[in-house]
Amino acid sequence: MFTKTCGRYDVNIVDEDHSARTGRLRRGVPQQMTKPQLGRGAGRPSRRERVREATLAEIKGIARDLLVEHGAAGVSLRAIAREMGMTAPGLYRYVSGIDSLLVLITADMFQELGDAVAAADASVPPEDTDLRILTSLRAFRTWATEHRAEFATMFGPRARLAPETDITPAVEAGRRFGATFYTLFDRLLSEERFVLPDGERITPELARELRAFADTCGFSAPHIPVEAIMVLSTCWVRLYGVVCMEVFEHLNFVMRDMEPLFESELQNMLTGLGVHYRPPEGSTPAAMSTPG
Amino acid sequence: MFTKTCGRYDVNIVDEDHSARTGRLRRGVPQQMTKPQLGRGAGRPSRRERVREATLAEIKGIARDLLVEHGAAGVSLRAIAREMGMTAPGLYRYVSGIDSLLVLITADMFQELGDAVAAADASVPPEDTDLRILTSLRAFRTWATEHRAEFATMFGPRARLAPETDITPAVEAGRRFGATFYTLFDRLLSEERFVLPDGERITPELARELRAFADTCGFSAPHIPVEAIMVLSTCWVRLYGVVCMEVFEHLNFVMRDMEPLFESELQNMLTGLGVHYRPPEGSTPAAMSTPG
DNA sequence: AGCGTTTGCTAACGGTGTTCACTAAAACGT
DNA sequence: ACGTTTTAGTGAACACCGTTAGCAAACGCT
Repeated sequence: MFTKTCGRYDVNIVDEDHSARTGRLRRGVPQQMTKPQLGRGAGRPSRRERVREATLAEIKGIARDLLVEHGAAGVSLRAIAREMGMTAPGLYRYVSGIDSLLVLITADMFQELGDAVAAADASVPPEDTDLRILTSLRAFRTWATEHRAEFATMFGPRARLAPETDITPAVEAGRRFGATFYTLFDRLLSEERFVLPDGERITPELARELRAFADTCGFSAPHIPVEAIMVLSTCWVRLYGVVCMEVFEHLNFVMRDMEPLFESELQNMLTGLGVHYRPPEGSTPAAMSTPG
Repeated sequence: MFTKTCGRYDVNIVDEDHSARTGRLRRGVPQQMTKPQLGRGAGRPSRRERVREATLAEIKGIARDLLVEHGAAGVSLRAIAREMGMTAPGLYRYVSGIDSLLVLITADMFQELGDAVAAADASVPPEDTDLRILTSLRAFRTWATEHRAEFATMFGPRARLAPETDITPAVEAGRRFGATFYTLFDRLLSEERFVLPDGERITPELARELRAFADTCGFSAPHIPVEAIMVLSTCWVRLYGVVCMEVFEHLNFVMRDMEPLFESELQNMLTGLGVHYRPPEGSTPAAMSTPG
């Protein structure tokens, strides 16, 4: 296309696909060769693998730090390398590029978010389904507001990633995270807390999509009716909506504190699900003073 | 202040704050000096101002093209300049940096989205409130799905912008866009289509936030009760949720077509508002065959 | 000890935002 | 018509980015 002469001296005829037309193309797994043949099956993972794992963890850790401190734009291989006392090209022995690194830490963050929600869920009596749901959903929001940058890369548009990037690790992690809620919803379902919506209002297309949704998410215990899946989807959409709106700060020029709106949405939503709403413990004590 | 010696040869001892610690700092309005003193008040805007306006428009136009074609990461001053046949520093005569350019085109896109919705609204009989609302909301989704990159920069996290960037132009445009819906909602309200929710469930905090919301948005005809504002917020959150979920592709590994879910949400939402839902014209003809 | 794998570095290419010093031209004042 | 001021745009430079190729040292196993 462009007959460019990149060499500083003269010719470099065989430059055609020098990996840079847009500057970032043709990224696969470049090095990180065959496979460590000292894995020894189930034996403990051979010193080399261990230190390798450790540096990979360090890379992801620093990437994470940069993300929270300087935002998504601040995560760069060179900055990470600098922080680690090595050079950027060295990182390519561990990661196949910045995009795949972002996918990796996204997966980690999904794991972490899932753990946070699960921990919150486990912190209340297991038989109190209502409280478990309340606590879990609030934990989701809390984690999101306390980890805005992370949430944005997890749930926002994948703006920074090249379109052809393989995002399956993140997707997998997201799926596992979703399961945290499916279990609770399933419990709610088996307790028959709410009446399912009119199934005749569900068009065949919607039913097909909902089935696909349930199947792919491992939420397809065969007894689950499409109506239930629709309720779940609706709830998820609403939760996603409030939290995104808060974290992306699309109302914060007009609404200082988004918690009341969140709580209100929660109340609306849960009431429809036959779950008894309770205001949160510490905050908004004024809510208590409102006479019924 | 900076006695720096940017010379190519030797010293530059006093370089400490050479504007680049992270590489992009200390951005204000660098040039575009005093003001064109040929404005002549109300007279038509002086050739110079006209061509200036034209090139600014060209800049924004090309920025927009790049956004659509190569995603947010593809919008760069150098690429724009290349496309225009000039050099990047020249653009600083028109824009104070890449960030502010992004804000500018965001504002333009809000305007455009608003126009699209307004046009759809105007395409149906003005007295048919139900249809107007249906059409407007569907127009919102349609525009979003047909302009994913734009929608992402408008409604997603402001990941690419430096935190200190002045985003008021975009915010203003967003406000004006919101007004498109307020009018419709106001009409719905005055027709008393739905019963307002129980006001006693609105905590004082929430009421205060809702009031602030209405005030800042110019949606504060004094008669409007907080309950109504809450309903509006809830609806907006739900709409935002579905559309974001679709455009950001967070379910598309599991759900091919998100339209059924959107329509279902629409139906849910509007039913609660006392608006009669009608399935869309062309698509999903199977929905017609479902007996009520 | 020898040998292959793994690791990390240097150099280099091409891309980005941004500033500064400068020229050419347009517009203005007289 | 001429000189002055204001503006548009350029080129060089700096600091940053992702990525590749080639090389040398370290490591681990036999």
